Amino acid sequence: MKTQVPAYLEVLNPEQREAVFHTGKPLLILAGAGSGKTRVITTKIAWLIREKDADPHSILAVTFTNKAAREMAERARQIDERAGDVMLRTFHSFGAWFLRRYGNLGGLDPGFVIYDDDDSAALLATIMEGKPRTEVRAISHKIARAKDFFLSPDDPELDLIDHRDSFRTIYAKYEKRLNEIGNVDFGDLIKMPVRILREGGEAIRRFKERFKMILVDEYQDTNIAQSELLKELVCPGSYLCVVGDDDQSIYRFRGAEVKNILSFSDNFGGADIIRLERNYRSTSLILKTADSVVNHNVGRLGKTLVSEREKGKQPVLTFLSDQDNETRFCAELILESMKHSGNLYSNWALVYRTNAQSLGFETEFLRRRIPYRVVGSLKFYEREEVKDILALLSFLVNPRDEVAFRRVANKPSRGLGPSALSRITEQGGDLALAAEKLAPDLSKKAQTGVKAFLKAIEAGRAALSGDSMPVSSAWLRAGVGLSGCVVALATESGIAEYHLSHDEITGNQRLGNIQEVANAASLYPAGPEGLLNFLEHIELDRSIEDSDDSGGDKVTLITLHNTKGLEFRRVIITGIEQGIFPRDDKEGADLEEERRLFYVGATRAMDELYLTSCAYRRMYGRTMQMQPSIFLKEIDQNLLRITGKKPGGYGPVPERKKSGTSSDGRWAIGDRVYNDDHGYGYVSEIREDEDGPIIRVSFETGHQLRFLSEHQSSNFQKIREERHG
DNA sequence: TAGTTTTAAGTTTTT
DNA sequence: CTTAAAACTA
Repeated sequence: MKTQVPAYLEVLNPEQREAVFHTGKPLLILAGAGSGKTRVITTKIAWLIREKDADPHSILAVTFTNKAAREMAERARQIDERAGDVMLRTFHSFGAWFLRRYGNLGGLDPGFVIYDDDDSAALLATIMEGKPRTEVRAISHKIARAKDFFLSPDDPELDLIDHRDSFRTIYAKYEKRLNEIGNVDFGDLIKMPVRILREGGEAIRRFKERFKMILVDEYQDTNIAQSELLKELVCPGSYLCVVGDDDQSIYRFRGAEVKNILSFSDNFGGADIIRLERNYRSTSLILKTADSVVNHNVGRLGKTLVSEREKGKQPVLTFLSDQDNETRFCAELILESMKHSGNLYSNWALVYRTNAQSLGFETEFLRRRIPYRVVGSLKFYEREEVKDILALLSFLVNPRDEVAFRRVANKPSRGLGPSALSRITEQGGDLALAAEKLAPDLSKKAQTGVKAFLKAIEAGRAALSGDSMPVSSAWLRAGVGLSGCVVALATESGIAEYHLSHDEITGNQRLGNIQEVANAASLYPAGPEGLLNFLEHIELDRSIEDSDDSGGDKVTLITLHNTKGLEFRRVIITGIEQGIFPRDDKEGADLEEERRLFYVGATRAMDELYLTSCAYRRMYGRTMQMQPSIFLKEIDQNLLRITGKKPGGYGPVPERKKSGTSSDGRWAIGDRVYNDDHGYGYVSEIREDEDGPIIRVSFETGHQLRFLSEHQSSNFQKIREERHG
């Protein structure tokens, strides 16, 4: 009798196999980039079902993005069909699922709607009435952060986020209002389940027995609240396996704690650790390039990632004069490669730090007829008209939703001014009822406005329950499912007609966008449950690439953050300039995160890696002089092939001379300086370069400016230091 | 008060 | 160069 290893296990290397077969104690898999961690997780799921007779329903797998979840489910199913019954979700999507079932134990109505960051800020604005928008946003951000760290308004540690009492008060008010409305924000999707799981009860006790095996991907990007959630889900007898790579932690700004990896063993009672250090994706020169940058980080576990592939082509670093040349260079690079037979556009990824950078590439690619797709940044669901329709839908689900009500009650204008709106929302509860009750007390104009709004809501409700005839207007088509409801709301509210007339003048496609929402809604069954699912799907997963983006041979335009978990044969990382990547306000731990971001981006490349850096770049409509990114200097020069004109700020030696006075005798550190554009400041740094001394001035406004002593000294007047008494 | 014009301000990264 | 807030007019 043969003890043959099944094919799906045979493809694994010894470490991967060890990770798959591991049972018992909690397991931490430290998996470097391209070391096959997805394969390990999917195989492990299948193995648990096949060889360990695990019930698929007792397995929970958590990923970082919905896309990753879909991919993982697909790959696991390919090994074993039964893997389709595994619960495979993001943390947030799991939280939403949990709250729909058990939220009532925490006083939450199951018909809640999820607020995105904009909605949260809008609610906060009603609490912080009169405060400038930026301040409201800042507080809103801090509240989100507090929830990431699992901090309540009364937690002493809240001081770490904002020590002011006023912050506590506002946070508490915000929580109270959100609770009254009966909706949740992103943070609540994690925080509330933890609370409910802790408070227990019979139903919870039974629920806790469900998941015997829990697997977590991208563990380095989990936050404190998510770690707490895991602690509640893991109970005696259940098995926990997490996979992560400290070098790929890039969501610190969102509350991610790399420390979760370091303290994993302490948190979960003595864990085993398995390292996956063989990289199958990138050629060794690419890997070395990526590694040489992240190696400059101090706070890292450190690992030796070895390429299983050949040396490969040298990564190419190209210096360009400006961003127009950058877009041209990239376009030509891609087109050139297409001359060779068998090449595909989809082998290429064009990567940048900020979404705004995609624009230039898009116009150039359109002009040159290079097919492309932009990942993320599709701000479709953030457009005004789309959010309006979604607000109307949300209001149908939850008529207590003050944010939705304020957004659409007077849209298009129907005489409901701020005062009337406030009087209605002050009533609380069902705002449709409140409006109806209060109407007689309002001005004549406002009364008709209320009537018009309620009529639209009524039409929406009718369409939702299927009591009405299928709606169809001259401007919008209603098909099946929920689309009738969308069309009913859009036409009856007057929003459709409003945009119809405006689109004709402005040439916008707003009505078309509303039709898109209707189309998307047609995939969901009419009725309250379908509507809830539709709204939840939009809030939690805004990638709408399933529709028409997946097919076709296209170049991928994508931010560095979004590349996580993906791989491409050829990658161009663009805009590697000081101020862009990294941003110049980054230092310490934040700078280290930027380095990891470079590491993530570079390790996406399988065969070829290109890096570009511009000497000038247009920002805010102004052309700015740029310095090459510090990261470029951190790469071992021997690894790269460098083309284009090397700028002065780029030299083979990372260390550069710094001195107290400039060699031309014009400037000294500490000199007080006046500049017409930025006011007063002082000389904070002097560097000697090929083109002469470079002076850095820090202004009182916080701005910093660098200039060449030889050419631009006349713009900076030296002020004699005046000392008082 | 609704809709326009003028002015200022501002850009990470995302579930 | 875009977008949001403030100021302004009908």
